[in-house]
Amino acid sequence: MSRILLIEDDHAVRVGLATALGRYGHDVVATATGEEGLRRHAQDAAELVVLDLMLPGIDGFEVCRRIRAAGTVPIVMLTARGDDIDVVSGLEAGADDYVVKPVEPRVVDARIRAVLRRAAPAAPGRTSAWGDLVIDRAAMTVTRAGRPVAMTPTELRLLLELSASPGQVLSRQQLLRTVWEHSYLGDSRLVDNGVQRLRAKIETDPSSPVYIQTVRGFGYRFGPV
Amino acid sequence: MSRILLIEDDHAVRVGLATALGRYGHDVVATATGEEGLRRHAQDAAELVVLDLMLPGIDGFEVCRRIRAAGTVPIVMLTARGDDIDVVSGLEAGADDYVVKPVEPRVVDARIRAVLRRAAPAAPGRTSAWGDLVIDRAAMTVTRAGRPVAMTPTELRLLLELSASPGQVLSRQQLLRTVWEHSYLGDSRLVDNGVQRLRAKIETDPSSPVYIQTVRGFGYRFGPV
DNA sequence: CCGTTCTGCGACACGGTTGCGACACGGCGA
DNA sequence: TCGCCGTGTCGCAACCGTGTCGCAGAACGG
Repeated sequence: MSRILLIEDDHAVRVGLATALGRYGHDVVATATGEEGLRRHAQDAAELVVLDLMLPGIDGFEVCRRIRAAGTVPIVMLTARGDDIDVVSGLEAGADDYVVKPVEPRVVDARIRAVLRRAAPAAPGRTSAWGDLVIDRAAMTVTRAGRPVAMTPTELRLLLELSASPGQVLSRQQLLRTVWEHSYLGDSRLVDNGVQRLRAKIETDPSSPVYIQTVRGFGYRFGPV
Repeated sequence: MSRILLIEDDHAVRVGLATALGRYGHDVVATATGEEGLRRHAQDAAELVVLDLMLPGIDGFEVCRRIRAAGTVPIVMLTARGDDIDVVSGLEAGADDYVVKPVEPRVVDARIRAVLRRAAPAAPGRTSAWGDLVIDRAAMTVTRAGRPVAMTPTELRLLLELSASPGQVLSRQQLLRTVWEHSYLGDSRLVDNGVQRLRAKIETDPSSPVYIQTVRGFGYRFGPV
């Protein structure tokens, strides 16, 4: 069901839990130390981490914090029986749930499913990608080749408007109305200027634009070539 | 990282994208037709579906609708270049995101991660952790670097509201409605002020905030850029 | 090939938006 | 009743965004 990283130093527990979770349909990678676990996680992040607190070397809290710092992967902790100090500290370190030892694979599996279920839904916003240009309408961010592009409000509105009708020519008047909310009828260099500023940010070579094409006499058209 | 179902009839694209996504750490199941994809999805639901629009037999729209009807799995669509009809219809059929062909594996991977990241948190789980900031929704407590942060009711509501939609921009109006339960339409500095007070408590350096970003002209955004 | 029109682009100053400190009001507890 | 804490409001200052202007160069038509 899910790719799980298990970090547990006790050999018997590690092997037993790993095989059991495997039988429950999970894809388990098991490591014996925090260092090894962090390394594995860094190169191929799991969807959920099952983490023992008592570890040689880097202890569970530290591992937890580091994984938390790196992303939002859910973490299920394994703690010694009834040790509520562990529990509190664990939750503070960013664990999502904990299971008290001795572990019952069935219980761990139930917790894992519960945590994953909790983490599952929520409505994602809508983003779009054009070539290496990514527009995230929910976060109001634009990235090019993986790098974030700082956008001003007007530039962003203009880009959103253009990209909402890809391949279609939008006249200056249309853009003026929708982006600037002006109802000018006379000519204005506003749109030209806006497009120029936008190009300067998203085009590799503004003199031969890839994303925003000039259609002489009519307006502008968005669309990767 | 995640179990992904890829539905794409073009052999070259399918194989290329599948192997590339595999290298990026995803667990890819690839099918050539909508029927096959739906069958696979029914017997073992993926965490995310990458779906081509142009398919023989059942087309992408229909597949999209059926997957949507069956659950809340995020869907990333692959559409022909600049075909805005595709894009609009795709979003209407329930796609969360779309990428314009020709596809760049890196871009598709980025989109997948973005969609999953957005889909992941926000659930009303007990605690959520962002860097060294831990928000416990059950206990209504906030700790930073292990130390409890004293919060006033309004500040806490604001923080909960913002952190409930991480990575998403929330407008002042939205926040005014949800946090203050006002239905102002005129402008008000209430939200600005609330954010400022909140930042003073949770940000190390309020002048360069880490958790709550100002998105000029749009509102505020919680979480990673 | 030349002239006209349209567009790209840099410069600059104005205005809006935001951050931030200060203050006043009101509710709750002592 | 008094005092404190939380919160709404106001005003100021700074910064950033943006509208405007002018010129040069490209594109297009004759």
